[in-house]
Amino acid sequence: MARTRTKTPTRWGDKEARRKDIVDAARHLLERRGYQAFNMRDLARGAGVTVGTVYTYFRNKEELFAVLYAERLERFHAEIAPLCRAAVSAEDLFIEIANRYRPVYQVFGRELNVWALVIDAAAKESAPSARPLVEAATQILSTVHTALDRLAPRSVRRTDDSDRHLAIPLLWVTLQGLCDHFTGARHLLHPHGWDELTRYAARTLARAIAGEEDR
Amino acid sequence: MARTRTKTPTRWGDKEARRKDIVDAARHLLERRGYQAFNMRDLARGAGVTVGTVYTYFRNKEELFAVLYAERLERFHAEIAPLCRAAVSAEDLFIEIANRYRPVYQVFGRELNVWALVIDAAAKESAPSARPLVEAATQILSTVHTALDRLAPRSVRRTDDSDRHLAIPLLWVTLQGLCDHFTGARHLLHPHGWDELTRYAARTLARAIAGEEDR
DNA sequence: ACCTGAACACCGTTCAAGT
DNA sequence: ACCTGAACACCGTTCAAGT
Repeated sequence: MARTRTKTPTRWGDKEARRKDIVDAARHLLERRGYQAFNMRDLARGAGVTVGTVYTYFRNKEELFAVLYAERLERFHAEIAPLCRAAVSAEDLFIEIANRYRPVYQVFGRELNVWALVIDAAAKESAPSARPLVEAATQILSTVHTALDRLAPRSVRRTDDSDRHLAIPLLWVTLQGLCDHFTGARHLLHPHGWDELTRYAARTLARAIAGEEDR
Repeated sequence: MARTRTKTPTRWGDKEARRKDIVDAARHLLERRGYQAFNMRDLARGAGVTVGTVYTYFRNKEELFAVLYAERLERFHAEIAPLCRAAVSAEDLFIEIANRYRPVYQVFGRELNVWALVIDAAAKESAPSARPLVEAATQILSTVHTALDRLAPRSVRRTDDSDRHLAIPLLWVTLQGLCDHFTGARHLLHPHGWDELTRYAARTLARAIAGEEDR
């Protein structure tokens, strides 16, 4: 027992390993102790370097956070992709996605608004740190889109199919809202739980996507 | 012209006026320059006092923020109450509420998670600073609930009316999600705008509240 | 009794200096 | 060339000291 500190120290000048040390330490700190504890000094100590070094590998704290976020979104995508392929109803799929997105939101969604980076990436052509994030998100949206096309093919044929494309953003918005609602404390103002409200949201949204009957 | 600095200074020991000065300065700073610029030193200077004084009137920055937030929610309630009474459709009402909530969210919703205070207020019986906030939110929920009962009376008669109570939380969650989506930058990942998505959400939700037909 | 403001602990970030 | 760590600017918060 007591197998801590077994890692051989990264040797001087090994930039690749050094970078990995920093990212690993950052991930460990953020996921274990939350954004509140995510500070550059502890992070550097965890990686076995000093603060100055972290800044030679990452422009700032936000950029490092974005790396972790993108990485996590890729893992999230890996989790839901098989579910999207296997799903037999939009309603159940939404619930499964929601349950897997919640922990992602809890760690990454709350405190820092990384998506502000995306604005810069769109404006200036630089900001390469936002790229993986945008790509991961785009991939997730695409996978979900494909699944919904399969599960609710009826609405694809509608003449005015602009509404169809609104379904994904609405799903996204609702998911985000649900996570925020239950990660914060607002849900204490009513007696309903995560499972209950998520199921209700799923049913409502599934009907909107499949149906769009009259009116 | 140049009518600045006309206010007569609050006299020594006038606690009521002093408190008002602080709240006024805080509101001015937060609403004019955003949460990022909302710091205790500028705030104190704006109120014509030093930081120490602010801390004799408010326990901390969060408590002061909660006061402003509650105040703003009361104003929001005053704005939507007549709309709730006059509304002829749940769909249009949702849109009107959303358009009025968006600026509230922009100032108060993003950065600080004040609702964590509510947890404390529920746990310890103290935390009086959370009270006005909870009250304002409760009042808003109640007003909206009444309006929906009037606009969609059909579902009230349903045997299993537990779903009925889920409608309000879902509305709330969706509203929050919409505001977050468009206040941040995530919406740049798809081509749809606030009006378009809000209208689609309103239609979807209104149908869920009124209908709940088959299944 | 009310208010001041220097001081404290803690941030993210920089940069001259070390090896 | 890579890395260090003291230093800087700026936070929220406290508290002995002033009036």
